Amino acid sequence: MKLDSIDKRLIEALQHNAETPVAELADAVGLSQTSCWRRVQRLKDAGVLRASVMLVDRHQVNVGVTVFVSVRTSTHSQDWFDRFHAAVQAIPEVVEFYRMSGDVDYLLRVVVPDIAAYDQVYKRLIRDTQLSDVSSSFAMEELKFTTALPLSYV
Amino acid sequence: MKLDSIDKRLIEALQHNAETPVAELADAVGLSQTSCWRRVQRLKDAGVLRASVMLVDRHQVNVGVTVFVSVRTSTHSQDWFDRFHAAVQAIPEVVEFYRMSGDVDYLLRVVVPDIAAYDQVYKRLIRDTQLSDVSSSFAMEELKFTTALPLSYV
DNA sequence: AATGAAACGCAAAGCCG
DNA sequence: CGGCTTTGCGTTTCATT
Repeated sequence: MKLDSIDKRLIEALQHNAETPVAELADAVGLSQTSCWRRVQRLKDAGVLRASVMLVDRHQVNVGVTVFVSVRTSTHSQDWFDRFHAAVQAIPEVVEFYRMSGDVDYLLRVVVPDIAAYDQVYKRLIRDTQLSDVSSSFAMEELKFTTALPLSYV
Repeated sequence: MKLDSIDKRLIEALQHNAETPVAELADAVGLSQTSCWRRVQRLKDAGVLRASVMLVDRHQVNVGVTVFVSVRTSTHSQDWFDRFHAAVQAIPEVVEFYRMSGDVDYLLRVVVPDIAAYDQVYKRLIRDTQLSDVSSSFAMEELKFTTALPLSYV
């Protein structure tokens, strides 16, 4: 889908605050409320705006600890991957999961309350998927986290 | 703030879909519309529900490539850190930024259209902060990404 | 055909029992 | 704390260019 500079400004606003009233968006971009609303609708329909979600405070729901898990594997069969993929999808503590290039094969971001809870997740992971080479790095501090993507490349 | 099982279910619903009508939430948890609305309000005021945002399709805004950047540093002065922190905050391509334990000092997640664009960000990073030991890993595939935190620990 | 203005209906927010 | 009222916003329709 082709996005012009007005679309860009709408996306920019909405990816920071999904509750921005259409009226406010409208006069920010200098459009009537109706045509502005139609644009937003178009962006939703096209799937550019994928979803509207509420972000939850990590600490208040007791998952203050972030762990990055690097996985190296020797078995690269489709069958193994399918099971691995399904197992990881089913673990709610895993919030991000990537297949990597380079010497690490997979990278996971896991959120848990503490080290003990991480150990549970870790054990579940290696039990469900027969992983061997797994290494964990703990984040001491979250310095930046945003769901807002840069729009300079559209 | 203390969260009971009803709060949990409200958070669960809203962190998947922020547009869920209060009426729908209400009869999902078996509460009147009014008291349900009050609960949601309470959760917002307490900051448990931090923000309502729209998630944008990475590919449609031309940032399909994810790079993890590991930074090792020798200078650990407060002054250097402040400049580093400010520099990274100012780069919109950096969507996550953690201070780590272990042999990597900082970990960044960067989103860009392609390798060439990543090189620009990389150069900006080392120029602005005099970094020396930087290593980049490219994600080949995003297998899971969710903003929904596990609520099993509340 | 595209845009804006104005009416409609629904859901959210305030009030009172 | 639950039901009712009102207000304001999102949505639709219609007129206008």
